[in-house]
Amino acid sequence: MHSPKTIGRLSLYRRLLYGLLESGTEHVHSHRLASLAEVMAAQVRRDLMAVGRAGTPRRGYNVRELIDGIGHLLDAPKQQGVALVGIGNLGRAILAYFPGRRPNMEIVAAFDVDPGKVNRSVHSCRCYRVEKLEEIVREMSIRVGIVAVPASEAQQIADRLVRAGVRGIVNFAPVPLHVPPRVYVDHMDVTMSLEKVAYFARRNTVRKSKKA
Amino acid sequence: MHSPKTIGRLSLYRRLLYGLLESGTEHVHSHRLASLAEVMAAQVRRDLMAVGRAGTPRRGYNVRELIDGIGHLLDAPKQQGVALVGIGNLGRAILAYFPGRRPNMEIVAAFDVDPGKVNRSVHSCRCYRVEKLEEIVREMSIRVGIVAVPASEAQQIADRLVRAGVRGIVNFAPVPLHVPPRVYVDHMDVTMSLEKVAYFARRNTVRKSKKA
DNA sequence: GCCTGTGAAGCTATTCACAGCT
DNA sequence: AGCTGTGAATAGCTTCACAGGC
Repeated sequence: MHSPKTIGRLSLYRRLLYGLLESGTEHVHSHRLASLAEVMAAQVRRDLMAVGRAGTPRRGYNVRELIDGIGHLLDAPKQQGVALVGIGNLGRAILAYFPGRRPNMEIVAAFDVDPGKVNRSVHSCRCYRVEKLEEIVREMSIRVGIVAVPASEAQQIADRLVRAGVRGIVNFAPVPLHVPPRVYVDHMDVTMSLEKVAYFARRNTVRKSKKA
Repeated sequence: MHSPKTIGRLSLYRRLLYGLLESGTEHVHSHRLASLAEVMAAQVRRDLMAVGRAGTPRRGYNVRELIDGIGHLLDAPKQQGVALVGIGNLGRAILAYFPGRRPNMEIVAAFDVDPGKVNRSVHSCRCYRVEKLEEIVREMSIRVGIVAVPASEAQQIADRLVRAGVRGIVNFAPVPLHVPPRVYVDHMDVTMSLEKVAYFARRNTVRKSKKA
């Protein structure tokens, strides 16, 4: 129904709206939100059409209402568990950042091969041996996985996540994952990002930056 | 001249080509590379037009030649230094991953506020107090920065990087950065990615996954 | 026959521009 | 006057489809 780009920006708008809420702002115009998000005002309005909450001319959008509206679209109706595979530096960074930050979404299980890392809690998330992956993912009805393992392991871990019922994967490994079309993958490719940035840092391109 | 998407994919193709090279493959067809990269063959051919190396029908592209061609386009003519700001879990993950991986690009300086982390080397990269950021970035003519600090610090760090002459930034903080148009920013937004994936994991969308 | 390179078509996403409202 | 919501225009990107070559 909605495009990944729109969904992504809505996620961003919501975070910015929380910031406004904290600073006591009750209403916001598309222009203000646009400048915070570094997009055009028309883009914001277009994206917000997906939310279905109307803004009023003169005062703009009610911040609280918009947050709720975006939540209604983005958040799972009930608690949605996420599995993290790979508890290296990257995995730990993710575990440290997320707890309590998203409504109805939580990293409920982490997996690693290293026996020294399992059977304890890291940032209040239980860690298991990777051998138990299928069993626990199935038991907990987990639908979302985060792959934070080395390139050499990534495809095999993805296969196992998919077999266990996962329908979406955030992939931090520097290789593309091959999955059935029902599974949605977002590849967070740090190498690609860095090479891209290095390339455009060399040209004096007056691009609007930011774009894909 | 070339679009960020094309440049990003070329970076990916090159990594895949290195893999082929190691496994002794000398020539590759656009279809093979496409399936490895999870894109269409026509996309690969279109992207490779930017490289200017011709493939031959029958045998396809010479792997070695293609790698060189992509390098010619992507790599800096001479050593290009990168500055990393923030030596938390994420910063360390990046420092652990990159050394020696990209031709003519190296993380040459890392910065942190924590006095316990500075004046030593992490993965053979010198760590400095963040107060020295401008001085060292200028001295080393660094043009690319990686922001791996908390949201609250990110904009201020970006400002300082830009003031010191940086022309491209990879931003891992969960907030958009406001920079002059000459500076290229790529926002690696983990929160956005996770919310997007969670959203599409819930729908049975038969999207081709992968897209933005 | 089956490949590459590429004009042209088709799509998707963004931006313009303005009617309608307050 | 200045905002939102949105059809219409534009820009950007991907895919088709085929000429040309081995």
